[in-house]
Amino acid sequence: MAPKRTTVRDLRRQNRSTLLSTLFFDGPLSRYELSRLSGLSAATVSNVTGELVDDGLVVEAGSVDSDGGRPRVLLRVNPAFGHVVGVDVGETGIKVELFDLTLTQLAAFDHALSPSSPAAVASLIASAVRDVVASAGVSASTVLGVGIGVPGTVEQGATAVVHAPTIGWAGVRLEELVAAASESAWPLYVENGAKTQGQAEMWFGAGRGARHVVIALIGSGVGAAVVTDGGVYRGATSSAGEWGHTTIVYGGRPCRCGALGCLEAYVGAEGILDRYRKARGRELPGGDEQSTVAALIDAAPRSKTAARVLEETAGYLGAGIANLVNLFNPERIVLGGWAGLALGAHQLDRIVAATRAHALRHPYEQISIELGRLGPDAVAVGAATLPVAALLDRAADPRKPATRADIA
Amino acid sequence: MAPKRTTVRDLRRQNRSTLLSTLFFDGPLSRYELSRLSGLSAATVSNVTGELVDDGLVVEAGSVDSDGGRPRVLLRVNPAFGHVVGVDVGETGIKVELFDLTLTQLAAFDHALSPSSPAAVASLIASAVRDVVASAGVSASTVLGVGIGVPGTVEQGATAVVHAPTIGWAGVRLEELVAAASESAWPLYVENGAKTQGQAEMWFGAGRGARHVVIALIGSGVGAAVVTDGGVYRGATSSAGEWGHTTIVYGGRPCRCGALGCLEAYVGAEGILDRYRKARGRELPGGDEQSTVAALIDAAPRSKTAARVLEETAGYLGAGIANLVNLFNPERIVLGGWAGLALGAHQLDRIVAATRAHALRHPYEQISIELGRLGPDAVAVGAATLPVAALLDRAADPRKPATRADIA
DNA sequence: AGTCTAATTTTAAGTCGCAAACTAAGGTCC
DNA sequence: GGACCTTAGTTTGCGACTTAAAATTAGACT
Repeated sequence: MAPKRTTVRDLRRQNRSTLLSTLFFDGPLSRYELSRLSGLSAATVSNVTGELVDDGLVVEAGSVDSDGGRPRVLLRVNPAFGHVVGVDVGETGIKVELFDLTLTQLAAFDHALSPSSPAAVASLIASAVRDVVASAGVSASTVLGVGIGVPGTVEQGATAVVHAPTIGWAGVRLEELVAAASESAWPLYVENGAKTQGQAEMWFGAGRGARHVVIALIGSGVGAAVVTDGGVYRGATSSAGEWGHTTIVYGGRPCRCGALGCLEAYVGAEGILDRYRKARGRELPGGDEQSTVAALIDAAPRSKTAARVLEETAGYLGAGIANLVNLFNPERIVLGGWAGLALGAHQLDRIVAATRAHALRHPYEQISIELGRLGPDAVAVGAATLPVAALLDRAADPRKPATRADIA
Repeated sequence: MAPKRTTVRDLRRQNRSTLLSTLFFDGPLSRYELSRLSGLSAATVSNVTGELVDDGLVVEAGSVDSDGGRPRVLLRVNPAFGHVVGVDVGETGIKVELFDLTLTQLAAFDHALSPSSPAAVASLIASAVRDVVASAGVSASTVLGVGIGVPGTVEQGATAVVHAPTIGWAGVRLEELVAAASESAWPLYVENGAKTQGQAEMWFGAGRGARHVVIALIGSGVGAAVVTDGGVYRGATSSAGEWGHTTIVYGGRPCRCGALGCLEAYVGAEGILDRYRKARGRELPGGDEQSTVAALIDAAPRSKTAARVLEETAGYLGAGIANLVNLFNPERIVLGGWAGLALGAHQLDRIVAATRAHALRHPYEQISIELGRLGPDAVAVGAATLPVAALLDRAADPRKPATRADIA
């Protein structure tokens, strides 16, 4: 309730966190470079990194010449300090992946999943996590946490509450369910899948180095992860970024959300195919959405109708992106999601042109539009990112470090 | 370039700032209450407030019983510590207002202004500021700073750069021009007028107490000030929040920005009147926009056409607001601007209903939609807010306190 | 006057980051 | 091969902070 802005020696924690994060993101660095990058004095860097090495979080990694003098000793985050697990709860299955601390994948499991109760999903998650850890021969005690990406909005609070209409979840406390289904007391982190995928692009993909980015994700659904000032923007109740249900054609096509003219009804896979179907005047050949969209794109060079549908799609999408540009004024737009990548691969110029036509000149000139680099399946890595982020943030083992800061 | 995260005794500045801000916003408080609110120990509060009192920033303000023991001494910000000036540069004139530190208005001047060169405006601002200070009998040396709200985007940097197409400004360095035209070296703060008005609503109006708010402003133009986590959101180059030029009807009415289907083309004053004109099939009676819109609203109970135009307007506006709700997930929407207030006074229910129809259920349930409380002319107070914010932020006199922190 | 209660101030630690002095580890040069 | 130079990283001494605990107000009550 109160601003709760205490400050004592959390200053030290701050600096530990800054240094550890710098090491994590900017590769092996010498103490000297750390000092320059962080603005901290060499003395403090030496002192703090000493602690980090003692704690096992950081290890030395060779040395490098410094023209003329004592060589610099490189430091880096210790990949073996611990492991993290990322879970991607999708509409048709779950993926569970195990990583070391630097997010190198060590093992992965996929499970098909017919629509089932939250409790069933939770127990599947718990056992799959156990399995993936065991299969990699990793001791359970080294797992620092489990991140879970879900296809719906996640209200963060004392315990995360998931609302995911597409899989029939309403007010599900996934954390509690998973905790109940598993013996180990690993810290759990639940987050919207689009946001975890966005964070993955920020850490390892097309978002690297930028502080204001919108990751636009187009698949069956349409969503966006908005990164402002380096962090994923959540809004008051963590449901920010619902770009897909933004009105782009007032009074237009009905959307599965119940409203008219949502962007998703035009550029979501279903919307694209439905428009194609209507333009052709006859049914499309069977197959799943993904291959049908691929077929549509393939057909474009031969079929006027297909080309027109794609062209219109690029127009709508450009207008939708322009709205993001005007409202958020990012420096970069990353287009992702399986449909987004497919469209982008063939239509990026058109999409950019449409964006330009709809955006204001000034903010438009700031942006670059790029394709995502991690492919359409980065939800699990992104989820695994969550426990790592927690570690970097506190710069201390996330398992059981109840300091007085927790009272907040 | 580097994260530049140093930390030494800026911790003290932090705490000074926290305490001063708390006193500013939460009225007179005792040291005891300050300690509770800030989380700082009583000792520190005593120590820091002692300094603040010595510096003249804070004064004692009576005392209040505490059941049984020593009475609590109330502290508050000293309104007489200094003065601030707010300038509203509009399309047709400028307003200059003088306030004490608690933003009580002491004097105000209006100047009509035909479109003129940036340099001419700057020199008018400089002389008007001088005049308003003199007319209130205030010593120029007590002026802590001058905030200037302008009708265009402001790129913040070493020196602010203003782009304001509606008054023909492109790349204007207003700060430098005003500084050159005035003898006094008051700190200048330039910001977009919508953002200053938004900040005014946050500090004193309908936004108080909330941390995630969108202030939707509708006048001749349409804009929004987005407040995230308590601060005005600027984006990468400070042009965020250009809600008016967001596409709401793909391929729709042409907008003065050159694009088609912008929200502003539907709910901006000109857009409303133009639609009304077309619906009637004949010209509207003369008069300025503001009175013509008022006439339209007056006519609604009698005229089917007028009623329909307003109804449609509420629909478009609701959809536009729903887009803000879906993307930003605020806890509150404040509707302001002269046209926004006029529409809101008569159509709020309809606007809310349209918002509900277009927004997702979950984020919609979080919000309340309210009318602005400061009237349509809060740009100047909002601008005056800027030097005060700077004062609260550093908790030290903003005139010439070049500490080493400035190197950042 | 004496006693109580609760708000502030003082006092006595314990932390922290930094500047300066110092040590380590190579390379150069005669 | 040893004196000397250069740059990296450590140690030391200091000033600045916050806090817990003890001491000191200030009224109210008896």
